[in-house]
Amino acid sequence: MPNIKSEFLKTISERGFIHQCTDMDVLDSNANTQMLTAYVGYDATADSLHIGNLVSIMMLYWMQKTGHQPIVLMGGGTTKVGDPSGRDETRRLLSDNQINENITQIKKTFDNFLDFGSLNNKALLVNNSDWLDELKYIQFLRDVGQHFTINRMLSFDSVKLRLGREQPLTFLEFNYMILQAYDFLELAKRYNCSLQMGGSDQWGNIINGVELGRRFSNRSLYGLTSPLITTSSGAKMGKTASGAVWLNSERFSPYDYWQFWRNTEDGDVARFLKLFTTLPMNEIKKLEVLEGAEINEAKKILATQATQLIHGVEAANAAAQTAHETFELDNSAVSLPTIDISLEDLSSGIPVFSLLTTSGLTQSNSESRRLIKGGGCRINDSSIKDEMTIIGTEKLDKNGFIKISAGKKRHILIRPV
RNA sequence: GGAGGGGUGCCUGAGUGGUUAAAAGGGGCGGACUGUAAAUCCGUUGACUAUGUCUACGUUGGUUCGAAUCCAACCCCCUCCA
Repeated sequence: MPNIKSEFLKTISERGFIHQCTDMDVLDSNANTQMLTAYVGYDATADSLHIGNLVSIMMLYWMQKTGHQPIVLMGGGTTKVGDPSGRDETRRLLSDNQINENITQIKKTFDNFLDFGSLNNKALLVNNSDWLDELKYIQFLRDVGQHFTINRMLSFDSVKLRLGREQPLTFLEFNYMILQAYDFLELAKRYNCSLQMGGSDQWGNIINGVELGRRFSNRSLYGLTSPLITTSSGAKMGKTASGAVWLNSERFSPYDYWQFWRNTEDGDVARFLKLFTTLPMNEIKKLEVLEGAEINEAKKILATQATQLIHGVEAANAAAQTAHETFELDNSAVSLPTIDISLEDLSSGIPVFSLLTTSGLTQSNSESRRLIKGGGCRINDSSIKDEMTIIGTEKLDKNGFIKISAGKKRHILIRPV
């Protein structure tokens, strides 16, 4: 990527966001001379986005930061169809109510990242159900359908892979790429949007939009994709014990989120600092050189910065503080997650295994018993060997809590009420 | 429509009448080692009112002292043919 002139492309390029681009040179010179409008689409299949969406969110962030206009496209319409990309099975169809509810939840995430205020490059949030819901079938087929050949559609990975594995692909899903292409056209008309960004799995869908723009209205549209982010050990990023790493704080607490980044593998720290924080490059360069135990400092910065972007400074610092108290000062931090139990029950004594289960640290009593037998359970930091140990009020510490731990990283405070 | 193959635990995948809650691997969890990392090693991985009981091998019935394993019907998937 030699001689990039525009600040936007220079920034996302050096930070490792670029995988493929339909026309880097033209896009660069456009970005250098005018305000671009670009969009990323998100389907509302759950009530929160997850880490996998974060790369594209960051691209929108840098868009706005470098003076361009980002559009968040909520796929209220396309969610009703279901993107077949990268899946062997048809997506479960969601009701309209669920979709709308999901959109409401997802919107919250973007409030932290983008400025929807009064800037002249203020971010926009639009919903493609605004135009998809009212499409007239025959009219749409004639206007848009004639620009797609089945031959070409069959050649796209999202379709080819599914068919290649002899998995069924419904006609409904088959239409997804056309609708996404149409979205691009619609955004180009309505907002003069000329760039669509997304993950590398969206490449096929994106170039369909680019081509439709050219064929339908002779518009020059561009596409830019980001690489699929994996960890250095090759695993797909964003999977933890409890499933996906969600951006919504109700699904995944800021503390857990902070911990997720804190536990980044050594080999990923520099790359993740570039992708998932907004620290200037020269600061990242300083952190990059840290090795051995010192790299932990870089991991803490990564965790706090990344958490701050999504959950705000306050929550990020609180998470950092809790982690500091829990792991470094080794005393019971009052900011750990707390659950209430009845004082009455505690007074009469509760077996540890039962307490573990009610605390939510384990899924079942059996799992609790196993954990205890395996030596993974501690009460107030002292190991419990016998699953039948009865916990009563004598275990309350000076602050009136009992700290119960499953393994070294998961702790909960129990408070009698 | 015809012929054949198959549906097993979170996933892949063995098992073809009896210590089979079901081999092996992956993943998860815990322990050791560390730096809250990676790699490695060890343990564990259905539930419960727990040395016992219950639920589980597509669904529903049947044969049998006893079935994931045999039989029947049904549902779903795949391969070949039309």
